[in-house]
Amino acid sequence: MAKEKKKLRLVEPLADAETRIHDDHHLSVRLWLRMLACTNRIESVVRQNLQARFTTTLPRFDLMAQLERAPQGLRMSELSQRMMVTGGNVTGITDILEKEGLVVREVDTADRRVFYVKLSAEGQRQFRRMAAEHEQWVIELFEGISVKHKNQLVELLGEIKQHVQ
Amino acid sequence: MAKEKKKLRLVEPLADAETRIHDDHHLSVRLWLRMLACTNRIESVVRQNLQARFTTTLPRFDLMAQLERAPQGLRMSELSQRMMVTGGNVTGITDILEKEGLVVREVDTADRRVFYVKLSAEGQRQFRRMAAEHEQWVIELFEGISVKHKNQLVELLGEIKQHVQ
DNA sequence: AAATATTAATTGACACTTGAAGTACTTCTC
DNA sequence: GAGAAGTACTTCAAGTGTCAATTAATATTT
Repeated sequence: MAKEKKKLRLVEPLADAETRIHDDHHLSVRLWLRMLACTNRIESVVRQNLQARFTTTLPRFDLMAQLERAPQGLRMSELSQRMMVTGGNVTGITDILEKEGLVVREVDTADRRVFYVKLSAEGQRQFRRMAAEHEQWVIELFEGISVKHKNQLVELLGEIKQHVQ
Repeated sequence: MAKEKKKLRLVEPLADAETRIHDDHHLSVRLWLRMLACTNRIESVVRQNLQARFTTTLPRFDLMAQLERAPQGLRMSELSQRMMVTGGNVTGITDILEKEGLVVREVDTADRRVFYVKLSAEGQRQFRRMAAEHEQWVIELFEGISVKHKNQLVELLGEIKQHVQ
């Protein structure tokens, strides 16, 4: 840490500033790589579980999760915003789920450009089963991390989220 | 926080345990969603910048970053491990980078199944330029977050990383 | 009312990713 | 040293994702 305390007065402040900046840069990149590693790992576990247990995928689960919270249905464009993906992507995923009978497209009589996408009865049943297990997987992944640390993380990541958005 | 302190002795411990468990479950899912949101956002910025500034992509950048740290070259299988993606994926990305003249495949005379992938001279120049900017993007994204908080995050995420791996 | 602009969703081209199957080569074992 | 097992890489199909272009419907402007 403090390895070179004695230096010429004249250069010390600059040297320290540089060191601090350098460390900070390093720190930011380090933080980013660590976030990425954690997220990728967890995502990978969730994906594998979804595939193994329900022969489905994360984007499909995500779309259904959005619909579950909106029983009145959502437009394609609303899904696109909420899932933070492009419209073309939503079209594709909805096509698959519709083919599987888990969601339905309903036309809007007032505006014929619009579709309202809803969970079918089967889709609702299916989603509830998946959501319950999904929660369990996440809990197990974080098992052993103290509530205090989890709360700290939620707090700090909240700051990051605010900041980068 | 402490909203219902007075209760019948008999049921209190159970109720508290249930509440604690419930909150913890909620907390874990919340933490996971927040991690995901942060990571996705930052990744998206980096992707856009790579595309806009260098007409390239994150996987390509990632592969080149691995090679930069290994001047002697890496096998396809080593790249696969380090990048934590499948072998088929590495083949595809390497194909593109080779076509662009940024990496080369060199045969191993001792084991003819093996390729050693290296950065070309052009690839080295290109990567250095990209890396410098990439670091800057990350720093800017985290600008305004205190060093203390960054350190806390690195620490806590380290615990998560250990735990989920 | 006709021309223009905007909006909702789809389509097509390309890139990335996985998992499974295939090819070529090396090593192990009897 | 020949057959079996294992390793290194590629190929292929299916899904996910972006962007740009297109189609169809609605809104606005003149």
